[in-house]
Amino acid sequence: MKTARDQLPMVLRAAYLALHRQSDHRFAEYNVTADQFVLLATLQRGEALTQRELARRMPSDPSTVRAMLVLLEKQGLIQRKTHPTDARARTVALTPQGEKLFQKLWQAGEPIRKQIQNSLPPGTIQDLVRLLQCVATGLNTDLHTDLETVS
Amino acid sequence: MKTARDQLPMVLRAAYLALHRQSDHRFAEYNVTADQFVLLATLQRGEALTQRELARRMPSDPSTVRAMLVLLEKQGLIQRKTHPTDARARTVALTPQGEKLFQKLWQAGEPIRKQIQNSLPPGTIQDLVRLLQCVATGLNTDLHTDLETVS
DNA sequence: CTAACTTCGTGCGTATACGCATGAAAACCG
DNA sequence: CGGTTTTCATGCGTATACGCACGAAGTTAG
Repeated sequence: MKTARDQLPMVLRAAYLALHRQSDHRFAEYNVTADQFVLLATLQRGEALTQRELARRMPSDPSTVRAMLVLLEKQGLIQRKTHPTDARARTVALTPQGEKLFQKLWQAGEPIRKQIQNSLPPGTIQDLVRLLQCVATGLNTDLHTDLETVS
Repeated sequence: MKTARDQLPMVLRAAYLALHRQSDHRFAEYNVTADQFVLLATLQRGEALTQRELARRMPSDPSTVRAMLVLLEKQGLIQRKTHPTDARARTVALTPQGEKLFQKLWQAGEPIRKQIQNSLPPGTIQDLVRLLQCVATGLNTDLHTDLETVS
């Protein structure tokens, strides 16, 4: 018999994919994918980042981030420059066009956020965020723990 | 200022990707990916399914499921047959080898399930499952609603 | 009965996820 | 100071996600 613990991975996957599909659908008219939105949102939150820092914050794989940056730079939404002090690195920042589009995308995402809220019992969205943060932290920590144990 | 509602999509993404990475890592020694495990688990839950039904239950895109089935059939873990009554369809079922491997994978996934449980406050895992189900259901429903509105 | 519509699996193209490998630059350590 | 290790971005290969298109088969409606 399936316990809640056994069900969780599949349910988490289902929820995430549903969100992803909805977002892709919503952002398609702006020629932006859900994950590109995530990248833009991460950049919008502060000053220029190195690609590695950007990948850490999303969090995504650096190879994937690189591929996405190539696309977004081509669209004129982000710009990469050589790093001021580290010749190995490049900085990434939103262009004015990218900033402008982000604002539109944020608005476009509002119905989704509202829909999620409406699908949940009142007052539980904070609980859900907190619990998901625990899961994300708990699962990300273990990779490091394994490495530490081995070394 | 970011409210819980605004944070939820990113946190959901982070939690899901962390789970996905962990699972991929755990199942790699069996030459199975996290998503292939999802497919095997879906099949293991009952009798043979058509590809469409399998895609609906995972839930995944039919094209993706097809590609995955090609790989898994090649590995001898699943078998596809012509449907007994519908010439358009094929049925998919686990092979004895696939069933056997699934049992091993289920065991291999135990530390992850335990880790998730340990990362959460005691007694909250059921809440999390329930809330995620709401999100998944609420987001999947809307696609249909949009279509109904349009037509 | 037949045309129109729906469903099935397949395949293509594009985007993303990630491991692995590489060369260059930076940091570390004796 | 110089050898070693780490970090950076890049690129390749494989897997997955999904929209779109297509031909074949099944269903529906007049």
